[in-house]
Amino acid sequence: MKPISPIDVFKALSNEARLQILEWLKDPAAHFGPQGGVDLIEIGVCVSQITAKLNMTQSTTSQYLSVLQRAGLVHATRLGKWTYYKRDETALSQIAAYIQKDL
Amino acid sequence: MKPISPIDVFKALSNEARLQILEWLKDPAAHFGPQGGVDLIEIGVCVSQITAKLNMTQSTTSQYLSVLQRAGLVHATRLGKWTYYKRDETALSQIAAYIQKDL
DNA sequence: TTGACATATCGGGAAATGTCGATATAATGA
DNA sequence: TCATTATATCGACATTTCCCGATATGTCAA
Repeated sequence: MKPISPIDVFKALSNEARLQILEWLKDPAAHFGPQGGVDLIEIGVCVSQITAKLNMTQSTTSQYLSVLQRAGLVHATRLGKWTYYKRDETALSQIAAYIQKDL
Repeated sequence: MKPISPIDVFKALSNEARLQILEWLKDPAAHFGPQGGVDLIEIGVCVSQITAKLNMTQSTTSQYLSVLQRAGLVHATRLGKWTYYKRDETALSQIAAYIQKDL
């Protein structure tokens, strides 16, 4: 577990599209269609589906997911051709706790 | 009460110096000297004291305090020549709540 | 009023970020 | 092996942010 940098987290959260992605990923079943046999909740949502909902290019979506990942807010799992992204609830809790306690 | 924009709050928090200021203001008595008759806790800390601790110019300090204020994170009180800044604990709680509940 | 001090604002150059299209890489199946 | 599909990365340009010095504004004291 690398320690999380609040600054990096806040930077990652300072963008409408990235915040949107995190909100969608909070309840994937409510926002994304099924993906042949891969559990949205357990594994995550693939980049194509996120790209389709965001009104941006695949390139941008992929980069934003990287930013979220570097901040520790999501976790990626590669299965075959697809990469599935899922929220890291622990990191989200940690940052809320940081604001409440340390900040 | 204008509603707070999480994005603006996160942008305000995306900077080391501004985060530092907020941390100092959490316990002003621990970080700043007395200021002739003005209560650090009740009223806040004046810009000069913050400038002195921050390793930046008065201009930058003033602008950073404005950013924090526009985000709703601090509140300013002018008394004579001085402007005293104090944290808005409600806003801080709100943003922590936002992360926990909505995000 | 004038001078001195505290703070705010303006203008700017350098660095970071937003976002794209083009291309590279990885994995699959024919 | 090759074509196809999913994702990642690169290069670029426009916009924003960082942080400064210079200057303006506000306030008090003499």
